[in-house]
Amino acid sequence: MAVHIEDLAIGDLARRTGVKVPTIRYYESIGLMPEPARSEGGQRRYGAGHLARLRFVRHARDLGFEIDAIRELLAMAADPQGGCGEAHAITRAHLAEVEDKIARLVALRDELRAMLACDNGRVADCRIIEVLADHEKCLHDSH
Amino acid sequence: MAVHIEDLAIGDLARRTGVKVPTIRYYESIGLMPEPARSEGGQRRYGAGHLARLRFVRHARDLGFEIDAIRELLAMAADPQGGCGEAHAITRAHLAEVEDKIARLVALRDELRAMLACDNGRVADCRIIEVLADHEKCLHDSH
DNA sequence: GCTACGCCCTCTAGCGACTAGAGCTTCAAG
DNA sequence: CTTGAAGCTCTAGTCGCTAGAGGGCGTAGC
Repeated sequence: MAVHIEDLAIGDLARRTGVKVPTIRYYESIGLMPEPARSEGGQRRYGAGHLARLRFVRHARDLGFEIDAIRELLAMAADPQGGCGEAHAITRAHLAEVEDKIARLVALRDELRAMLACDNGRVADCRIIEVLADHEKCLHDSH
Repeated sequence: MAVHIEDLAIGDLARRTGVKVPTIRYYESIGLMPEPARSEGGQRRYGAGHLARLRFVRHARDLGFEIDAIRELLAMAADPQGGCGEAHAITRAHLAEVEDKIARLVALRDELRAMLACDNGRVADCRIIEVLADHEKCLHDSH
């Protein structure tokens, strides 16, 4: 909060947050970002509040939160006196999903590695095609 | 190949492969599955070849291969005399993506776990909102 | 043969989260 | 005052399906 930032063009905001220009406009269109002020010629002009909010959004997206979850997180962030139990619930649900995804990807990784253990010869002898053609040859039954 | 399967309705094929009926029609529309024969009344009738091909597709999709990659794998599977180097290349590329995704998800998981280490009190003290609002408080700089 | 019911048909539109392009206007540096 | 980058709106496309409307087909029982 040392420097007072005002009147950023959309491109400046994009550079400062790492969010692409069309994506910023898209966020505005779905109500995730508020409509900014406009220059006399009609161009968007952003301030420190927009910058902070967009960084919050960007970070949450990087963390894999869905837009609707971010909407809820934003609403909570706007109310510092409220409880954060809901934020916990959202985060826990998200964590569970992430852990599940990791487990499935690890199984998949092992399977892909096993598939690569072939001598690169003809298709007739290739484990990759073979495994894909016949599920029984898989390492796991998980899928 | 013990039993000769012919004249499956689309629903039978769906049950035998675990691929939903509209998805089978979708695969046909994008040329991933060939157009099947039709009954007198115009309903699709599938044979053993379709069944095998759809199982191949299903399995590859489960393994996270994209449709275009599956197209290439299918073309290779159809040519058992050809080399399988390309199948290796596709699989290796896919494996690299999967490993990358795992690494990022693990970092994310740790971050989410750290975020949950808050006493569930007011938003003003909540690490979740705080971390999302300020990237600097993250565990990693990876994102 | 007739009816009932489940399955099948085509077609269009929608999802999430953007991304790309056309065709035009505005801004700021030189 | 000109130029060129960056902004504007709008539409349409991406991927891999999924949902729904409004109808036609197939078969089992009577």
